[in-house]
Amino acid sequence: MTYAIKEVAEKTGLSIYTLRFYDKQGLLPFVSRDSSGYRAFTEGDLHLLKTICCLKNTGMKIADIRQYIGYVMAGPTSIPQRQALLHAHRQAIARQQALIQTNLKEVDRKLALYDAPNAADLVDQELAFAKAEKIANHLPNPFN
Amino acid sequence: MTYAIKEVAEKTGLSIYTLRFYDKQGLLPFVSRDSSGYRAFTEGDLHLLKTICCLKNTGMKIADIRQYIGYVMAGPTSIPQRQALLHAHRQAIARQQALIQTNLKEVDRKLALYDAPNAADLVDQELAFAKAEKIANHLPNPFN
DNA sequence: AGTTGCCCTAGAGTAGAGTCTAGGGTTTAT
DNA sequence: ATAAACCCTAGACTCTACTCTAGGGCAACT
Repeated sequence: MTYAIKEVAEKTGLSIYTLRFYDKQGLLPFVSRDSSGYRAFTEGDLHLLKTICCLKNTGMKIADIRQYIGYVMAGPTSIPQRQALLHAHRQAIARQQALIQTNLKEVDRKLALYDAPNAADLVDQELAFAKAEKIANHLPNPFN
Repeated sequence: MTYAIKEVAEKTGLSIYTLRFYDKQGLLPFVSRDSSGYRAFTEGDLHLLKTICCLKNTGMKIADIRQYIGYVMAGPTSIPQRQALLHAHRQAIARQQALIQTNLKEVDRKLALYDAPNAADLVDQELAFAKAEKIANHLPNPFN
């Protein structure tokens, strides 16, 4: 009916070390201990843990995740706070996506250059330009 | 005709510390020094630096960026290596985007729950379920 | 000649997120 | 009743990527 830490590690892909670390960081206050002092994860705990992973995977810091979990532990009265926190995070994710999108385009532009049939010529040109610029500014040539 | 480190910092949004750090890490072997030993960034250098930022912004580690820059310094003969490296990175970016996409959906699901008119009821239900699970497994209740 | 505002290096310090070790208890199978 | 395979904590260590400090040089103005 409950899961030991090893099983949870296998289910989530987190290491046992990481799970204990998260607990130490106050991310798992909802995980109870059995009579031997072992962590006993319920299905509900796994759901919350999945939420934690979801926030982590989208770049939320542990301190902020702790805050969110704190709100969850506080019960339904903290719904406005949870909303505010998640909404702000949602925007952070959107910014992150936009940044990656932009930079991915740039990488694709580079790749297109290298994939071009005359890639060697283009790269040669770039290099020649860079060298010329160094010379024009009386700077040592760092290339070659 | 060339830019001092402070100007480059302003242009790129990187701190002066970070620029020097990148240089120390071997990311800026193409930046020459003037007669006083000061870094003198040319336009071409700024382009390369922009590429570095682009790789960094998409999660490439400094060690890998250094490798890429090493290929660039080696001239046109390293085009196949550059292609391979960027292609692999392109795939890493795609995986990253997919992960964020998936987790963003999850966040949106949570937000939808909190935005629902009966949010308090739903959250109450979840909580009741979680508590029941603890009791069913003879575990102490961590909530409240 | 002195102050201001840049620039430099070396190296120490910080922050975040783990990862691992030592020392010790528990449960299960042999 | 002992080994194997788990579990626990405290705390040290690692890695990455900065960030800052100390100590000192150069260039321009006053």
